[in-house]
Amino acid sequence: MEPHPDEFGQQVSHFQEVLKRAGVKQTHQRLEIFREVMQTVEHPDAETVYRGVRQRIPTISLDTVYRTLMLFTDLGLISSLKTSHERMRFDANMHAHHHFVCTECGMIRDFSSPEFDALAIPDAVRAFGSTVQAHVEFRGLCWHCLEKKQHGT
Amino acid sequence: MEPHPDEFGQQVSHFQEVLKRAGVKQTHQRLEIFREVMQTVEHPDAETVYRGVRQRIPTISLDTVYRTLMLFTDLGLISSLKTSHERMRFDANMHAHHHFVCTECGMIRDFSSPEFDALAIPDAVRAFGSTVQAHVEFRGLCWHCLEKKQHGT
DNA sequence: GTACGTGCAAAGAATTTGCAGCCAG
DNA sequence: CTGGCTGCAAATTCTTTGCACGTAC
Repeated sequence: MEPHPDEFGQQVSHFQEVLKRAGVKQTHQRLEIFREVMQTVEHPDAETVYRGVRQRIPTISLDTVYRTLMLFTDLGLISSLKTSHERMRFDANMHAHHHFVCTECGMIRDFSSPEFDALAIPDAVRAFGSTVQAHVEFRGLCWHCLEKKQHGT
Repeated sequence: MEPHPDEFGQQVSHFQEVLKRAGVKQTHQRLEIFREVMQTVEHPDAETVYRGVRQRIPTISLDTVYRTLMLFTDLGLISSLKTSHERMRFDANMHAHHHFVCTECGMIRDFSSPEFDALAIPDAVRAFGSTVQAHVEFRGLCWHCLEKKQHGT
């Protein structure tokens, strides 16, 4: 899971290739932000990345970190665990249940599945802590967004 | 999944009982906010609940809706799909993977599982749209938070 | 050299809080 | 009656944007 030190060279080559292909410039800041996110297994927020990079580039600004993380997300170099300005949402269904999420419009629908409720906990997960609940999320496009896409092109 | 109209009476009884047990007052606003969240299957945000309730209580304010939704969450009447002021977080792992999440400190760790990647899609989910990806999240407490709890009490 | 990137400061969006009057118990 | 609840407005927090200068290509 954690990248071996000698993998980093490869990752940088990939990084450079992706930037070049996208026609964006390779800057000192971008490389250091990339390094910072690659080096950790902690899913950092922008502020955390900022603090890390600032040790190597003391003049970097937080908004550059934000802009760069967005750029990397758009280029598929990293992913973000929640989309920007995503709001708090509430759920009245208090029974164990799982979700279908439309990645286009944000639609969420519940479904229940005793099978998923009782998913076996892998050893790798036991190593992290004690699990209380398994939650499965299927991500894709809802029919409405699928139709819109087809008519669009 | 969608509550039957005649179930609503029961839900209100439960609502009243929970409020009474917690020693908080039952107000017009609280009942209408509860009704609004119960009536939908859409996992609304605070703004959406506000718009709905305002049709019945035009003078209600958005911050009352926020405070009430938080109260209901604390009382276990509803749940929230992301915790308050949760920040954007970034993930450098671009391979298919799943998460362990500590509900106490927010720690997230990756693990991979070909088995979970290929989870069979239930018919109920097919009805919602076309699934691209299955993602499993195990929620619980990490060892660090577990230890803290034990020492605490 | 030129267009893209950066840092600064200020704006924006979502959520929270302080306070004074109001109403459920 | 009285403390908890509400509505108002202003504060906070996280994230985004406009602009002038700097730098990779």
